[in-house]
Amino acid sequence: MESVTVYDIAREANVSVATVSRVLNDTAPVRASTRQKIIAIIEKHKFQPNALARSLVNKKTGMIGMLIPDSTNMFFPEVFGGAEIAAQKLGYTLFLCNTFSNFDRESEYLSQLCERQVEGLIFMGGRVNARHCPDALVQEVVNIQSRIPIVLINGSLPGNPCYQVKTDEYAGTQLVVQHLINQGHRHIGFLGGNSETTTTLEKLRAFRATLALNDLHFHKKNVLFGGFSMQNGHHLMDRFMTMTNRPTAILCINDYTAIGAMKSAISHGVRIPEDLAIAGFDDTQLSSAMNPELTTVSQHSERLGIRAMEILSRLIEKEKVKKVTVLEPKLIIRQSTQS
Amino acid sequence: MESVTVYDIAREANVSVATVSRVLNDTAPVRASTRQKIIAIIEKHKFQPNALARSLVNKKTGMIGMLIPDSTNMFFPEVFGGAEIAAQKLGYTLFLCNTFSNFDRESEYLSQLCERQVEGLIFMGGRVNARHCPDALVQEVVNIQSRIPIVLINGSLPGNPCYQVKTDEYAGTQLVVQHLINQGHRHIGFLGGNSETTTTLEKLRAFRATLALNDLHFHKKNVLFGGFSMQNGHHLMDRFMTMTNRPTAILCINDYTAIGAMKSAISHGVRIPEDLAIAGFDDTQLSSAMNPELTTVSQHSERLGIRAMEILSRLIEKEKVKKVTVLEPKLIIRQSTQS
DNA sequence: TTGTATGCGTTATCAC
DNA sequence: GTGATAACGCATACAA
Repeated sequence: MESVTVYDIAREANVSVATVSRVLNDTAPVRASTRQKIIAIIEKHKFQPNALARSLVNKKTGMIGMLIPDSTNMFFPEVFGGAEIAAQKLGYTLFLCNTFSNFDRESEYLSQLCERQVEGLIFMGGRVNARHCPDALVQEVVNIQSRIPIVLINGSLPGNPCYQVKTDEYAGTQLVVQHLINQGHRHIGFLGGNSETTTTLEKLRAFRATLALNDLHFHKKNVLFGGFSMQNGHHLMDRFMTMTNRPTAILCINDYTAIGAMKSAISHGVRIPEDLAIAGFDDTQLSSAMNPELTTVSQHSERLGIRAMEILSRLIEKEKVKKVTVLEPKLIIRQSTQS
Repeated sequence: MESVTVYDIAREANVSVATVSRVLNDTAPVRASTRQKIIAIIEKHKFQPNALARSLVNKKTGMIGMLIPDSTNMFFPEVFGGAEIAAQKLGYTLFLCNTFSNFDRESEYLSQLCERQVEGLIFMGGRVNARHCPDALVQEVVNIQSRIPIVLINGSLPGNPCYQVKTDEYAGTQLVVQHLINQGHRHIGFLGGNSETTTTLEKLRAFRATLALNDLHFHKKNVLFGGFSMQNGHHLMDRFMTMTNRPTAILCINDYTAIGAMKSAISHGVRIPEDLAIAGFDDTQLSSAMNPELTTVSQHSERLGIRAMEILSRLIEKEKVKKVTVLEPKLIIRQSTQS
C-alpha cells in the first residue's frame, strides 16, 4: 500500500541505495549475484522509482507541453496525434492543453507547464495567431523561450524570431482558388475566419492575389468573416444565400465552416456542386466523410505535429536547427467542386 | 537563464528560505514589509517554484492520467474535453494517452503515469472493454488501484469491482432499435464492432432482445462485425449491399461506421432514408454534420468525462462514492431514419 | 514574526 | 564492486 523506495529495496537486499540505483540505471557494474537479488526484490514489490525525485536530480522530466486552441476541431487532434507519435518514439510524454484561443488560459497553462518543468513547448493558436497580440503576452512567451525551447505551429510572434513549422497557407489558398477559377468560376466568395487572426488574413491575401492574377475583380462584399465553427459556417452561408448575384463558388476558411456552409446551402435547395461549389481547408477526416465529399487543402496535419516534435527534440538536445520549416500543402479535389 | 530557487530569493531579500516559502503559500503570517520585499524580488525574477520539488514533499502532483483508445474518433476527445473542464475546475491537470486499444501500450502508459505519481487514473477502452482480458492485465490494474484511485468509463474489470461511470448502452440500443421498428422496419441489420469487445456484445444483446420483444426474428446473417472506423463501416455496408433480401434499416455500432456505411450505400445508388434507414451511436458532432443528418444515440460524452473526473476527485479526497454511476442515453432522431 | 534543520526519493561523487 | 553522503528545490516542525 505505502510507497516503497530505494531504501526499502536496499535494506531488504542488504545493500546500499547506491547499489540499487546502479542496477536500476545500470550506470556501473554490479556483481551478478547481488544484481539478481535486487531485481528479484524489485519485482516482488513491483517497485517503480519515483520520477519526481529522479527528475529533480537529473533536471530531465521527459515532458513536453502542447497548447492547441480547439480540440473539437479534428485538425488539432490530428496534429497532436502526430506529435504524440513522434514524442513516443523520442522518449517524451506530451501534455495536451486546450486553450480555446483564450489568452488567459494560455498564460495559465504556460506557467503551469513551466512549473512542472516541461522540457519543451509546442504552441498553436491564440496569441501566436493574433494580428494584434498585446506586447506583454509576446514577452511572456519570449521569456519562457529563453529558458526552454518552443516550437510554434502555423504561428509566429511579431518582432521575435521563433522556431516554427508551418504550412504554406498562401500557396494552399492559391491552389484552391486557382482550381475554382479553372472550373469556370468568376465570382468566388470567401467564408469564415476573422480579421484578427493571421491565418485568416494570409489566406485572404492569397485569395485576392489569385483573383487578380486571373484578372478577376475582388468584391469586398464577397468576404464574410465570422468564425471557424460548423455553426459559424452555417450562419455565414445563410447570409450568402440572401445575396442577389451571389458567388458561384465559396472558399471556406476550414473544413468545419465548409461543412456548416454545405448544410446551409442544401437546406436552401442549392445543389452542390451543380449550383454552388464549396471548398474547405485542412483535409480533416470529415472532408472525405461528407456527401458530397469536400474539396479541400491538406496541411498534412499529422506531419505538422511530427515535425514540430522532432525539431523540439533536437532543440532540447542543443542541436542546431533551422528556424522555419515550411510544409507544402496539397490540393485535394473532391466532389464539392467538380462540375 | 539559470533556474532561480527559493534560496536565491531568500538571499536577495536577506531572509531565510522558510520566509520565502511562507509568502509563497501563505502558510504563516509574515510582516507586511518583508512580504512586499519578497514579492517584489519574486516578480523581478519571474520566479516560479519547482513543482517537482514541491510535489516531492507534499506528495501531491495534481496530475491525472487518462487513457483513451482512439483520439481520431471524436467521441473520445469529447469525453476528454469534459474531463479536462472538470479537472481545470478542480485544480488538476490531465495527461492524455492514446492507446489504440493496444494492451502493451496501455501497460507502458500505465507504468509511466504511476512513475510520474499521478493522483488518479481515468481508463477507457482496451482491456476494460475486452471480453477476454488476460488475468495479468486485470491484475496490473487492480494492483495500481490499491495505490491510486481509478475510474473506468464505459468499462469494467471482470471479477473486480471498480469505480465506473457508464452509459446504459443496453437502454440506448433499445431506444434506436425500437425507433426503427416503429418506423415500420421489420428487417434490421447490425453493423460494426467485434465479438471481443463488451460494448459490442452489450449492444447486440439489446438488439436481439428488442427484436424479440417485437416478435421479430433475429437473423444471424444480418449481423456484420468488423471494427469501429469509417472505412470498416464502408466495407461492411458493401457486404450488406450484395445481400439478397437485405435489411431495410441498419444499426451501426457508432457514428463513424455509420458514416462509412452511408457513403457506401449512397455510392451504390441507395437513397437514405427512403431505401435504407441508418442509425449511429454516440452523437458525435459528425452526426449532425452529415447529409442526411444521422439518427444516433447520445451518450452525453462530455458529461461522461465530467462525471468521471468529479468522482475521481472525490476518491482522491478519500470521500465515499458509489461504485457505479449510470448515465441515461438519449435517442436523437434525425433525417437518416425519418421516412 | 523569523531562522535552522530535516526530510521527500533519487542520482552522483567520492572514497574504500 | 560497494557504501557513505551530498546534492536537487522545496516545505515544515521546532526553536528562537
